[in-house]
Amino acid sequence: MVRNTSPTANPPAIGRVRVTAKDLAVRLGVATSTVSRAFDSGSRISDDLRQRIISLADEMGYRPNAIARSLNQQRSGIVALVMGDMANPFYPEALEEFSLRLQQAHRQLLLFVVPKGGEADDVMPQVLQYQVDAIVVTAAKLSSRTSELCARQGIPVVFMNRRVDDPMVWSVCCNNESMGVMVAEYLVKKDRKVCAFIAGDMNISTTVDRLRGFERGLAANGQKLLANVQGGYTYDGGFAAAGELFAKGKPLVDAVFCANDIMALGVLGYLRQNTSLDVPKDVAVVGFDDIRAASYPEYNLTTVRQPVGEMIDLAIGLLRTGHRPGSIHAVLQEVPGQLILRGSA
Amino acid sequence: MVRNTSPTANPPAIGRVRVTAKDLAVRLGVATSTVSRAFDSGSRISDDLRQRIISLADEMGYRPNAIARSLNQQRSGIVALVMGDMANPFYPEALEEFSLRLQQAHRQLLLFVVPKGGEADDVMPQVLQYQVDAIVVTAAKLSSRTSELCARQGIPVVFMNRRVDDPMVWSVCCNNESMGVMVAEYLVKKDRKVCAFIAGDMNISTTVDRLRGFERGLAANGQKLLANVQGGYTYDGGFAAAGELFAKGKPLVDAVFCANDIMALGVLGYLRQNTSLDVPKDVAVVGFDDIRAASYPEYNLTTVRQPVGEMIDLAIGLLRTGHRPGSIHAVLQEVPGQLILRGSA
DNA sequence: ATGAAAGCGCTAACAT
DNA sequence: ATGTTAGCGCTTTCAT
Repeated sequence: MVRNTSPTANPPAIGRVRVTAKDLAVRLGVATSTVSRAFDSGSRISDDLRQRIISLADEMGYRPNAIARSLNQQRSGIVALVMGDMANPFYPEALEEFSLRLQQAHRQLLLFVVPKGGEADDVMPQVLQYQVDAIVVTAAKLSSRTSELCARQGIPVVFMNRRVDDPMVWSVCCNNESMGVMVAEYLVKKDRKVCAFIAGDMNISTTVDRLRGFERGLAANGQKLLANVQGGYTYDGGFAAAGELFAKGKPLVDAVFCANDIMALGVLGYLRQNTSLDVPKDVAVVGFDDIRAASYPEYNLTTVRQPVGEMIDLAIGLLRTGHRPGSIHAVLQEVPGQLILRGSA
Repeated sequence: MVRNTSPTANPPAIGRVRVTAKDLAVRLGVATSTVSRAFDSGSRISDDLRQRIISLADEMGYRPNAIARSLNQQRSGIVALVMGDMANPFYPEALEEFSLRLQQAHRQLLLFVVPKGGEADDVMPQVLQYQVDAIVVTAAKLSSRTSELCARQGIPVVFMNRRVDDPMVWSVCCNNESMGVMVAEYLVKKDRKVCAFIAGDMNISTTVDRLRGFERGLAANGQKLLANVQGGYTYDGGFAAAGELFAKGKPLVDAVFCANDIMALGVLGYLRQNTSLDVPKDVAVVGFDDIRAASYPEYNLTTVRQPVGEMIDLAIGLLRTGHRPGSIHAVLQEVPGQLILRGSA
């Protein structure tokens, strides 16, 4: 009898030992339910027995199987995060924060990145199969059909940094419109006369809200937006948009408000590379998000900081209430942003 | 009898309908195993029946419960990614790639971010509880105790961008040392005479390997490394390190090789901000990774591109073999990097 | 405080 | 090709 040791064979059974509660129970002569109770702090079990179980568990390398528990309890402890546009540093930064806070809450983070040009709906079937306790979306939108599917399964959905017209889901946003107003007022006060806006995507609420506020703030001061050009939420898009704005022969813009920071960096890059305009003397540039690079000395970008930590806490809090969005009055929760003054405006 | 409708009550049962295979089976008068087979393409079932099952499933919003399947099959379809230092853009970029490729492979990504100053070991208990099929680590290190725990449970572990001395785990790296040599040769050929290195963390293999290659390449050309300063893998660290190197009165360095791009950006920021030295005329700067920002015109950084896609494919491939690391000869897999010439050197 | 037994939803072995 | 049955590992009544 020859053991199969060829390299294509499956790993041998030896070592593939998954210690179960039953193993512990047998060794200690107790019931599996008792083992289970030892790991549930709210359970009635004698301190002595619990100690013996815990220490044997440590010795044998036992941990309760979360998958089995999930099946039993109908809650997986997993929160899905559906994220688009990882190329915008704002999202990785938010992701990091999100992960840390979920770990503190003893929740797991199942990540889905929506490919460029893809829809969040595409990944939802996979998300739902894993019986996640909640879904946080920072990508584009969800079809109402999908959000109904979630609601039907009792899975709460929160949009972060997106305002959506769907009573089945929550939204957590920065007060985008108000911050738009604030930026306008700041620029006017700094004697800027000709303002432009660089939009991300006019189909996305954040861009629309920030623009609306900006225009309102300008109007309140007797100014009118000179131009609204598209930057597609990317560095290259911002760079190109600046090219449009500052092409020779164009009327001179002396302030640019960008719908996010990464486009603002593109604008600064363009100005330094292709013009002799001085920032902030000739042109003021303001961004939105306050990503890390905004504070690098070579950018030194004046921007609106989104309170990412608060937004995430709020989102996680909503998810933990167990409510359904429709059952609470304010489906949209707004958190105040903060204007961070640096050298670019 | 009054129904509790207070706002703190749990959501009503209505709508919390989780459709199960049994529901389908009853409605169609078939066995649950038949329903199961309809969703397994390799199963013997009549096309007709399969069609009826699938379409009823669509109608009722049924999807097989992945948690239940995981429990049954002893494989969860989940791959854990343990990631540190999300502040270095290299990792979010790799993460995005990783997520997309796992989705293509119909695997889920459970993400764990190791907090600054934390150890990968801290999150491992949580990882193991979820019966993940495999673990990919891009953070510091794993204690041998932890890697043994994984091995004992038959869970393969791959380190990405880390070379570790542990026969229980795989490593997938760029050929760091060779690329260090190549950078040295390039700089020498460009008539650089006084080279410095900015290290990330001398406890981490990538820094050590890149430095070793760099010194070897210099030595082969009769040069010696002037300085090795610490940059802690951060922008600020690179900025500060440049401060050390280019403080007044120091011997003049005319080339700096940084263990990663983000530190190189800090160096460029410092040079522009605090010196009148010209890049690349007075000082050449070379990075490592080729993060997105490296190609921004204001940085235009010459760097070594890591073949992230290939590295990930390799890692996923290793995990799919089902082998244990010890059972294969080359526990360390190296993928060739590529020197990307831009304006900074 | 502890044990016994049922069941979460699914798949795989066996039977037909 | 389809039905029956057992069981994945856990938690949770219900007994005691």
